[in-house]
Amino acid sequence: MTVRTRMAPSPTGEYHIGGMRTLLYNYALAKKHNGQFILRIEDTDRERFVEGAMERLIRVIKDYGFSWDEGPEVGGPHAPYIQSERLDIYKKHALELVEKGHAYYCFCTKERLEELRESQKAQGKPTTKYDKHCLSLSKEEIQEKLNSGIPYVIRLNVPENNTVVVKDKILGEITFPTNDIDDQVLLKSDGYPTYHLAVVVDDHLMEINYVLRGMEWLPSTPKHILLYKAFGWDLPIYAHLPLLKEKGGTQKLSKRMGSVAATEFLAEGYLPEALNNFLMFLGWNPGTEKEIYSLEEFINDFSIEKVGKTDLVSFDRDKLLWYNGYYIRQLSAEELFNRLSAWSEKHNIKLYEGAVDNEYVIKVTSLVQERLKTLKEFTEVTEYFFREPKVDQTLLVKQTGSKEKSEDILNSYLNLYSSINKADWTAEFLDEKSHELLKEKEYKPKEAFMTIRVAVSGETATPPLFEVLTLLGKEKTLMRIKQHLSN
RNA sequence: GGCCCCGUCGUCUAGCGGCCUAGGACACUUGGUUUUCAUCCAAGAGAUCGCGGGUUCGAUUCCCGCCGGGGUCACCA
Repeated sequence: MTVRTRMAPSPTGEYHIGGMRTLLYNYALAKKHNGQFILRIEDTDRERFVEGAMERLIRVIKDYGFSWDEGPEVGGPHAPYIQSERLDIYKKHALELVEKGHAYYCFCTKERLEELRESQKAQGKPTTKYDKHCLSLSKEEIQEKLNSGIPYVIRLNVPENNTVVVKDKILGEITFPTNDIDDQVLLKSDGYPTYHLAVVVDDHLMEINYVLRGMEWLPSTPKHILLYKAFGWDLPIYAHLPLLKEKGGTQKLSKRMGSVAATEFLAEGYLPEALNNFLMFLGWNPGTEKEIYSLEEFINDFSIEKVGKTDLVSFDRDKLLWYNGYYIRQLSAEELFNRLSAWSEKHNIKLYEGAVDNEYVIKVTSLVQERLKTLKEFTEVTEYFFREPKVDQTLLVKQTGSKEKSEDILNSYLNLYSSINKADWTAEFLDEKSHELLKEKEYKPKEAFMTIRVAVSGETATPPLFEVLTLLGKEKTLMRIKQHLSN
């Protein structure tokens, strides 16, 4: 059996990072078994539809490094893959169910439904349900209402006093009494299907045999199973994934704690491979101590059996940061530079001031690489390489404790560096000479080098000093030191 | 509230009856490398396995109850 999985997002806003995790698992499962991964757009809610959301959705999925075997843009044997283009299919199937007696027309107004719910609540019923009022309508009555154009929906006729067993690959067998299941609307009055009808019909037609989705869908799975049975179709294999929560709390991912949209993480300078690696472990783990995973390795090692049952998984932003730093460090300076360039262009963020050649930027990149946790940090960490730094005089003096001492050090090193030929201006040579002077003048390494560091960069934390001076060049180094001398 | 799911270091988890005086990673602390920061290396601290009953020679692992957390109860997905 060919494994076919899908991700079916709704174009109602920005794609959530949790959705990307679900997509990743679906993708990996299909690829592991040389099956197909399908992308389907579930745009059946016209009220929540957001213009351009579908395009952005497709964009971000690609940006994370995924592709689909069937779906929008690429097509496939079961096209179209956009639900709003499949309306006749859903209607036909809804009618088929009516024909078979598994569904029925309902002409109840929203007002009546509202009143019904109110009265059920007033009666202290634990849960509100549709009362099957329209199920008792005769064929003639239905036809009459249909003819006079009264709006209708089609509801699933849930059998009473029965049970539905959900066989979940992760959770095991879960039994739901049918009496707890509402007669779900399948076809809305605007002719669009509800999610429940659309998923089942499409998943069947598109031959999806593994459904991996978030835990929030578990309670509606019995409805879907009822539908499969009503149609006489084979069930897919279900697996409900743990939900994501903010670390430390019990609440869902929150904007207040940071990004939640998949695209925001990219804009903040996270690498797709780091993001994906992080996402892999949100509910799954290989059972070994391996934790660095490429997408290929994940595809190889992934299995539903290894997905945990924990209902809430913490989205640990610190760990994400660690992964990102790790992946940044793995890149060569050139690769990192290319990533940086592409990223700044895409997100319209200026990496540095002024016009310099790439050669220089690559050298800067290599110096700060192991200090970077996100691409975004590049700019603030490298400012002094691209423009004259603003040096806080208090900070400068603080390195020695007295203005005289600071000036003495700066003077000594100014003289030393002035005497060094441009040809000898290398980190090794500067290091050697600087230490010689240190001995001669009996400066403490820390106060001497920190003074120069601050004078030249305005920062107390930089890459190794002589590397910085080398990159800056003789002229700039002398100029920056000179600025702090009174005469 | 009804129904359903879940419950191991701060966090993500390993564990599928004895290998556990509970392992790894992130975060944290300390030490080493070092002129700073970061990296890297080493060490350390951190979990009476939610609680209470069983079952068993033996329970983190199996069963029940309780408590706690979560999900869901729409013509939204």
